[in-house]
Amino acid sequence: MNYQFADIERKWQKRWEADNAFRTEEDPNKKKYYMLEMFPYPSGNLHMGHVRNYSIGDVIARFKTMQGYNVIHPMGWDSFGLPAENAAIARGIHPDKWTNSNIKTMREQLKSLGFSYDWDREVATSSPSYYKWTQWLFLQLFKNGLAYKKKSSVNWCPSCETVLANEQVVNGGCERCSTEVDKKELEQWFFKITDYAERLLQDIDKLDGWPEKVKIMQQNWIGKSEGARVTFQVEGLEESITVFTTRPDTIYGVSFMVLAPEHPLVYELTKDSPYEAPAKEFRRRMEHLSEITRTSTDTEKEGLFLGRYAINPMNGERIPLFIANYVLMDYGTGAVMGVPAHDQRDFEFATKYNLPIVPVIKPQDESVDIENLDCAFEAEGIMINSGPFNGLDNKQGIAKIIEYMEEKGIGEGKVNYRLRDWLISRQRYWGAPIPIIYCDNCGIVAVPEEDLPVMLPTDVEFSGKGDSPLSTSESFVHTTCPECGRSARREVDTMDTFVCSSFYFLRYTDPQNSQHPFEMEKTKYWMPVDQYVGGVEHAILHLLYSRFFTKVLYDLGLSPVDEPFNNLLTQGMVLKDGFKMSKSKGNTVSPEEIIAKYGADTARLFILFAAPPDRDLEWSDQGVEGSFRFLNRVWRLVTECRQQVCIDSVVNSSDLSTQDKELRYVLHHTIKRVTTDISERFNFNTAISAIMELVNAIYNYCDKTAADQVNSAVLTEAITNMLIMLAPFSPHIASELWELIGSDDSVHCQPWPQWDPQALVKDEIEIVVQVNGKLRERVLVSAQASKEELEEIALNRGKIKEIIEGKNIVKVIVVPKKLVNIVVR
RNA sequence: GCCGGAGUGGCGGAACAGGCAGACGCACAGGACUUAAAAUCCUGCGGUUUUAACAAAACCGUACCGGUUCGAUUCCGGUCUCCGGCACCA
Repeated sequence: MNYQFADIERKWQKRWEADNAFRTEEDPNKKKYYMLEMFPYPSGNLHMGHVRNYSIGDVIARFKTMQGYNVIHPMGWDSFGLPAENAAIARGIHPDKWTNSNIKTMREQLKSLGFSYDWDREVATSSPSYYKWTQWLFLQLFKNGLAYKKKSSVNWCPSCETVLANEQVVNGGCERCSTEVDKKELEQWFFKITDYAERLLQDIDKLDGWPEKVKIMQQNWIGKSEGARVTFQVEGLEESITVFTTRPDTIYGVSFMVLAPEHPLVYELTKDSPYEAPAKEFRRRMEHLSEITRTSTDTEKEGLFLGRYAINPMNGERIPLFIANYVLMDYGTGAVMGVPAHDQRDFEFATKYNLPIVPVIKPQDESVDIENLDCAFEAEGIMINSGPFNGLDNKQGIAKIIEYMEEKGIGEGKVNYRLRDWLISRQRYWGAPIPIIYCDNCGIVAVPEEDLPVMLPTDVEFSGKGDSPLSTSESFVHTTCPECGRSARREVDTMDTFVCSSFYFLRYTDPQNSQHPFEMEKTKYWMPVDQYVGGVEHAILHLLYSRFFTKVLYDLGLSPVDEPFNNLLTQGMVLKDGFKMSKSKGNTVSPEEIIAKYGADTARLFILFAAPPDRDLEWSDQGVEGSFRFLNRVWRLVTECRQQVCIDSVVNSSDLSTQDKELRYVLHHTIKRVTTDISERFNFNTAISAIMELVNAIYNYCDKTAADQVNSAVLTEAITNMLIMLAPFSPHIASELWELIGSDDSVHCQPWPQWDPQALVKDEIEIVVQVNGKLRERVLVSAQASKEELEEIALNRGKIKEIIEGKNIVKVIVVPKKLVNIVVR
C-alpha cells in the first residue's frame, strides 16, 4: 500500500495557505534572504523546466528559512508578449482574457507543487497596476536623456510583421518563427544602454557569485575594443570618411578603404558617375542577403570600387575606395581602412582585387618573410615603412601615433563597443504602451506622470497584419497635448517585454504600492537578490538589461544597489531521450500527470536527485518510480517506528551501545553533508543520496537491534532530523510525518540541525595499506594511532610482509587516518 | 574560426584539499514471503584471467597520448569527440 500522497498534499497546501505560512515582512532584527526564480511567461501550462527551476528555488528558500533567515520568496508573471496576441488573432480570444486564464491555471499548478511563495507579492506585468510603473520608468529614462527616438534600419520579420531586436534574430531568422529576416527603415525608441557599457563591463568583476560562463558571455556581448578614429579626406570632394581601427600602428600600410554598402556617404561618392548604378545594385543585393550569409566567416569577400580615392592623412597617399560585404554599418563607423599585410580579411580582399600589400610591422626575430606573405601577419613586432615611427615597438607605436594624430587633428584615441542601444519599440498590442504624445505644435511630449497608466484600449482589431494594432483604436490615438491642449496623437508602439522584466525583482519588495514603483525603505531591506535561479538562455539579454536598469535606478536614487543579483545559478535543461523536451518533438512529460500519479513530493525529489542543477537532466520514468519508492520507504519507517519515537527525549551520550554510536555517526555525518551540499555547492542530488543512506542506516539499526535494546532517544534523534532535512525537498510528506510523531509545531519552522562533532569521532577506523601505490590491504586501527604506530602495523601484516619479502624499502609514506604507502624496489 | 563546458559501469550520477574509483538511485539476475501476482525484504552486479567450483587472487580500467608524483578521475602539456555561446567587430 502506497502512502496517500494526494490527500496529504492537499491537506498541507490548504493549511499553508490558511496560515499564510510563507508571508514575509521586513524585520530589521532578522537577516534577510532574497530568493528569486525567473518568473514564467503564462503560456498556459507548467513544463518540467519550470518544475526544475522552482524546485531548486524552493529548496533554497525553505532551507534558508530553517536557518533563521527572513526569506522573501515571490512569484509572478511575465505576462505581456506575442503568444497572447497570436491566440487573439487565431482564436478571437482577447489577449487579456487568454493571459488571465493561463495565469489562473498555472498558479494552481504551482500551488499543487507546494512551493513556498508569498502569494501576496504576486505581480503580473500585463496588469495596469504594474505597467503603470513600466511606463513611469520609461519616462524617467526619457527625462534623463536615456530614451530617444531615431530612424534606423531594423530587423523586420515579414511573418510576425514586427521589428526584432538584433538579439532576437537567431541565425538570420526570427527568434519565434524562424522566418528569414528583412530590413526596414522605421522610427524607433531606443534605450541608451551604450552609455552604461563601460560600467556594465567593469562591474562584472563584482559578480563573484555568478558562473564564469555567464560573465564571459556578457563580456563578449559588450565587446570592448580600444583603438582610434581616423579621418580621411576624400580626393576632389568636400567630404571626409572616419574609420575606427584597433591598429593605428598599421596606418602606413593602408592600401584601400572599405565602406559598408549602406554607408550614407556612398551616395555622395558615386552621384552622377558610372559607379552610381552598380553601387546601388550592390547595396540592394547585400540587403537582400540574410544576415547569416552576409556575416558568415565562410562567405567570400566581395567588393566594388567606387571610382574615388581618399588621402592617407599620415603620408598623403591616394587610397582607392570600395564598398564590400564584410563591412557592417552598425559597428564602429561603418568604414574601415584596409591593411592587408596585417589583417587577414583585408589580406583576402587585397589578394582578390590585386591591391598592394605593404608590410609595416616585422617580427622581432625575422621568422616571417614579410615581403612575401601568404597570410596576414597579425602578431606584434617592430614598425617599418612608417616614416618617423620606424623602429618602434608596435605597441608603443599605437600610443605615439594616436598622440601624433590628436596633435594634428587627424584622429583620436577611441574606445568602441559591440553593444548597441536597446531597441524597445514593438509594433504589437500586448505590451506596455509607450507613454508619449505627438503634438504638431510641441513635438514629442511625455505623458504627465499623474495620467499614468496609459491604458491599453479594448477596441482594437487583431488582424495580424500591418502596423501597430493600437493605431486601429480611434479613442486611443486621438488625445490632447498635455502642454498646449490642442489635439494630438498617441504613440502606438508598445515596449519590449524585456523592459517589464528588468525591474520586477524590485517591484516584488513593494508590490502593492500605488504611489511609487517601490519604497526605498523596502528595497533597502530586501535588495539585492541573494540567489537568482533560471535558465542559461537568459545569460545575456534579461540579465544584462536588468543590470542596466538597476544601474539607472541607482543613479536616479531609486535603487539602493547598482547590481541586482548577488548570486546566480543557471540550471540545465530537462531532456527526454537526449533532446530538450518540446511539443514539436513530442517528447514532453506533463508535470500534472506526474503529480497525479506520484505526487508533488516525488516529482520534486526526482528532479533534484537526477542531476546536479547546472547540468542537463535526462528524464527517466523509472527514476521517478525510484524516488516514489524512497518516499514510501520513509513513510513505512516512520509509521512503523512511531511508538518508539519520543519527541522530548534527549540522547545521553555516556550510555550508548556500539549500534547507537554507529547510527549517531551516520546521522551527524549526514547533517554535515546535507548542510554543505545545499548551502555551499547546490548539489541537491548528493544531499538527497545522503538522506537515503541515513534512511538505510535507520532501517539497519532497527533490524539489528533487539526491540528492547533500541535506544528511543537515539532513534528519535535520527528520525526527527531526517524529517527536518527531507522537508525542503519533499515538504508535504515531511510535514505529515512530523505531525504523526506528535510534534505540535510545523516541520518547516524547525531550526536547521547542527552536527555534533563528538558524534563524528570514531574509536576505530579503517586505513589502507599500499605497496608502490597499489592497494594491498585494509586494516582496522585505533583512530588515535600515531604515524610510527601505523607504519609498524602496516609493515607487520602477514600479507604485506609476503609482498615486500626480499625487496628494498625505499620509503614509507603515512597519511594519518587514511593510508600507509610502502615504496619498495 | 574564436570563447566556454563536458567526456567515469547497461543508465542517471558519486568521489567536496592528489590518497580505497563506481556512493546513492535506476535497470538486470538470483532468492525469501505469497495459492499466484503486485508490493516488500535479502543477495549479487566494471572487464579479463587463474581454479572443477566456492572462498580467493592477479591484471586491466575514469575519451586518447605523454608528463609531474610514493600515489592522478583530480595537477600540467598535447590530441579526439560531444554540447552551448559568439560568429568577417575593423
